[in-house]
Amino acid sequence: MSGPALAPVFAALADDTRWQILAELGRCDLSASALAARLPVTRQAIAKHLALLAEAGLVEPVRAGREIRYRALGARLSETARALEAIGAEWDRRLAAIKRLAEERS
Amino acid sequence: MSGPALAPVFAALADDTRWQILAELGRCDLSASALAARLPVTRQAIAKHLALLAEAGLVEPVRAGREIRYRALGARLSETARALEAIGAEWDRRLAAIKRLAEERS
DNA sequence: AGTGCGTGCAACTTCAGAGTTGCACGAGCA
DNA sequence: TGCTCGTGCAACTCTGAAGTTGCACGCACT
Repeated sequence: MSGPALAPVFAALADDTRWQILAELGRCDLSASALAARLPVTRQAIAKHLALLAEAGLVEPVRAGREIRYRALGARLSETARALEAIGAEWDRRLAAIKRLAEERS
Repeated sequence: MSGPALAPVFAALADDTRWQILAELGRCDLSASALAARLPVTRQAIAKHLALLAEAGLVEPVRAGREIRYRALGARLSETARALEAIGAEWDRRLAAIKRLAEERS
């Protein structure tokens, strides 16, 4: 298996609220309080999600004066995408082999 | 945007037992009972996971005599991978634009 | 026909995590 | 120098998901 563990990334991407957060951060860097103002959850909930996302390597904290803004990191997503692509291709390759065998038999 | 629609797929991929199931199905098609014999959980638990995976489009039921075998579908995985790649590229593109602005100002 | 294996449905327990409220701390602005 | 705004930590509730046991149904071989 490749270096970084994918499981935390999947767990992080499984929650809908975290996708909303990521969607906002995809437009511009925002602080936890700023995100709380745009989403229907409290700042503390946002903070927990941001900690989880940072742990998964999907966002990065950036100090801006006295507040802490968060930045969306595309690298981890691309990394995960490539891993998924490889696994999916492997499955389809097995399927293609089975189909080929079935046609040869007939 | 098909962004938030990805959440169910990742919810399906977030569980470790489901990854074990997918790993087994990646080798060959198996029924719920056969999977239960290879994994340390009961058949009913397996059945629930299979229903979830089928709902997410990651697995497909195939009738084989009186039993129902399940097949891993790589298409959904590739589809998800491409969506992730696109989103990640979008984020990095914005970052690159910001960096360019900072360099022009200096 | 009868029987067994595989499947499906339902109730129950357990536990992680999503969200809330409340309060305390501390760095930045006027 | 105050004082405000943003952040961090802790305890609590509550919903949903994972897993179990138990039982009933049905198709498929003998």
